Amino acid sequence: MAYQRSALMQERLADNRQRILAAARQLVAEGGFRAASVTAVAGISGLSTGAIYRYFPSKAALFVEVLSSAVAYECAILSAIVDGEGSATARLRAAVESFARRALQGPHLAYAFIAEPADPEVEAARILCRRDFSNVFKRVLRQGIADGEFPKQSVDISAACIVGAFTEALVRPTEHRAKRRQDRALIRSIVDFCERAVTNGG
Amino acid sequence: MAYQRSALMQERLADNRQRILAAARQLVAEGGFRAASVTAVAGISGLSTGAIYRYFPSKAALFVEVLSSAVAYECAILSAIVDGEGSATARLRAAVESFARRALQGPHLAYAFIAEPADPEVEAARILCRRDFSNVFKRVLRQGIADGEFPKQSVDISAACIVGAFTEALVRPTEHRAKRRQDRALIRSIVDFCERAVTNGG
Amino acid sequence: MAYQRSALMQERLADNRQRILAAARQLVAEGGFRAASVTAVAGISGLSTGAIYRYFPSKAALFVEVLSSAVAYECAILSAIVDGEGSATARLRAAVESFARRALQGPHLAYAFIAEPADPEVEAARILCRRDFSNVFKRVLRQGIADGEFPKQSVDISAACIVGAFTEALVRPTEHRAKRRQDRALIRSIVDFCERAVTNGG
Amino acid sequence: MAYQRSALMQERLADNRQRILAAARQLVAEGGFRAASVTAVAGISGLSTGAIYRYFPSKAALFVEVLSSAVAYECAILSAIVDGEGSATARLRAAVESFARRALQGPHLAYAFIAEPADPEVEAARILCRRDFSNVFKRVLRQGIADGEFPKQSVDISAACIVGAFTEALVRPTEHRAKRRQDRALIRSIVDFCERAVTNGG
DNA sequence: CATGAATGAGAATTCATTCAT
DNA sequence: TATGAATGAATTCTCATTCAT
Repeated sequence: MAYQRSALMQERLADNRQRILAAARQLVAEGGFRAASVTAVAGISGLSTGAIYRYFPSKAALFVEVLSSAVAYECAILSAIVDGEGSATARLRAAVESFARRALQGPHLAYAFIAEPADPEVEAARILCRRDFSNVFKRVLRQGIADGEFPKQSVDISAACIVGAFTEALVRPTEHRAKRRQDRALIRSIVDFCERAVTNGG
Repeated sequence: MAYQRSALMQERLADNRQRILAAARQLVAEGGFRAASVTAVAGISGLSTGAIYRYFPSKAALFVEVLSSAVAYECAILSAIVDGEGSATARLRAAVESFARRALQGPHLAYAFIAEPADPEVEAARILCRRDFSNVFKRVLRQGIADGEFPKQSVDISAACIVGAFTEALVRPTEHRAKRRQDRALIRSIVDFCERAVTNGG
Repeated sequence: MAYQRSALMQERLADNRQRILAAARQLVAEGGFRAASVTAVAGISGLSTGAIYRYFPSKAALFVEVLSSAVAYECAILSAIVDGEGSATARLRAAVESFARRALQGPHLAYAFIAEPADPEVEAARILCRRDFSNVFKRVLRQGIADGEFPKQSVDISAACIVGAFTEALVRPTEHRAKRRQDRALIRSIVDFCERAVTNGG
Repeated sequence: MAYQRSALMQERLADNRQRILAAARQLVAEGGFRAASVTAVAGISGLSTGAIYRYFPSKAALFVEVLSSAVAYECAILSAIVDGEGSATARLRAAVESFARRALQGPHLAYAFIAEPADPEVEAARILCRRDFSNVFKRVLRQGIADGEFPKQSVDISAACIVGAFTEALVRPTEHRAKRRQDRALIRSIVDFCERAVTNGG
């Protein structure tokens, strides 16, 4: 019985933890770090502020995890594409398109990688996240270069530029909340831009 | 005599205004908007908090000016290059290189154009600033397309991507404060990336 | 157990709320709105400034409640008298006397209804409070006129004048903190004044 | 020559002093003590803040004089009426009417006697001013009682009540900025109220 | 374990007063 | 004498964190 309770307990605990993360994610997505106070997270997650501190040592730690879990999820998807079948060019295009599409559906999550967090600790995590993203792109760039598909280039810089290019291009539309049709064209343009940027004119 | 005093006065006032702006710029550059409290600005500028409010109606107004004056200065330089002589490709390369070089000298100022500030008013200014930047690039893109130097593409998106690409790539180095030698290579890589991105595919 | 705690909690919360209101009341009574800073209220109530904001959304809201709760209490007493038995004259006298007597015990609270507070929001509440007072007197005036006890007159103006007359007369004594004996005479004079003011010489 | 300059000087000084007082009066009249900052007074008077302190030792001293000069002016007018010809009743009516009429033209000056000033020194002056007013009314009350026109009563209290009654009644209309026609009726009602209040019961 | 009331340092802003010019 | 820039203490309000229940 003690065993069973313990199991149930752990399940509930894990549940609460996820609820807190989800609430924090939602708040950042909707209003940036500005809107994500501990009280607000507590309110949305249906727990108390005190409970937050049972699962996370500090507000900073919570939001570090918000960022890194979101980025881990995205990176997993991108990795699957990047490490899949097809030419380096095709995989790069698919990866950029995949990220851009999801970002346009919930535009403010991508935005979270841009918003300046209140806490230096979170800020450090944000920078690491961007690097995680670019690491995925580095892989496909390296392969493309090795295969002779892409010209020789700094994979570090190119990957960073790709991440910068599409986050910049994706943040803008938040302003003029446009239709699907425009989104398609936007995604297409970004994908084209990135392909051209890393491939030869030849 | 009254005339002279007035002249001296005006000089000192202009001086103070500049000192405040410089202090604010420095703080943002060193620690982001987070670190730029009115008290800190006052402390660094050598004035009192009250004095800040003689020169700027609000903290937000001060930082809006920090952003827009910096961007105006940069845009003027970029415009001179972009609207100058030479092929569209050459001018684009020169513009990107010029911006990147200066950004690497004061890396966190470029950062200010990326990080979302805490204040919505300043945030609005930041978005306008980025648009100002991309407008400069749009001009050279349009000309390059008209001249047949660049393939047909969305100048809106490409310009945004360029701005995103190099700001992203420029923010990174802040971490590993590197040597000049690396800076040269970094700049070269970014310029190459941007050129390829808009010229390839032809 | 959770139930009991909740009950105790609620009691303590209500208690704190009352303590804050009492502290605010006391400060206004002793030194006017001027002396009633949030810090002072916190100090006297034995709570922190932050706690004040758990119970009241703003300083203005707190003082609006200070005024309106005091006025609600007074109006209830006056209404009971005014809507009771006896001639209109007798009830008017009793009401004025009742108010004056209590006002002399805590003279500066009556003062709060006279002095314009610094905050426009509170000022609006103050005006409403005075109107609430005069509404009570309007009722007895209308009845007195209907019964032929009082001559025809503007009940609006007369009621306002009555409120003005006794608040003015009641504020004065604050200066020369007098004895009970004088208070009696003062009350008597005010009551007489008000009766004469609304009744015929016939 | 030195003599003449001195004379001109003194004139100009007196002029500045009056300008400052006028500016302060205007500000209080338009927006209460809240709106009457030293900077605002300086701006309207066409002088500098520093100059204010050449003519008045402190902000409080300035506003004490604003109040007492205004009250002196009003009291002079009322005194002329009260100490003039006619029955006590007629003079009382004329005095109340005169004050009420002028108060309705510049309603916010009467209002200055109600607004709580930021400074205790000014507050003390405000109370003295109200006493000055009631002293004028005391005179006519005493005469009326001596002549058998008014019943025996506390002249202190009755005078205070009269001042209270009409200031209260006069402040109200500020809200619904009414027409002359209504003003006439309002003045008439106040005058009647005050007459009845001191004459009835005989 | 969970709660959420309480804390208190810190933020932006205001304004009477002073003093170098 | 006049100016008005500068001061800096005071005010209101916020919010991450703690701890008694």
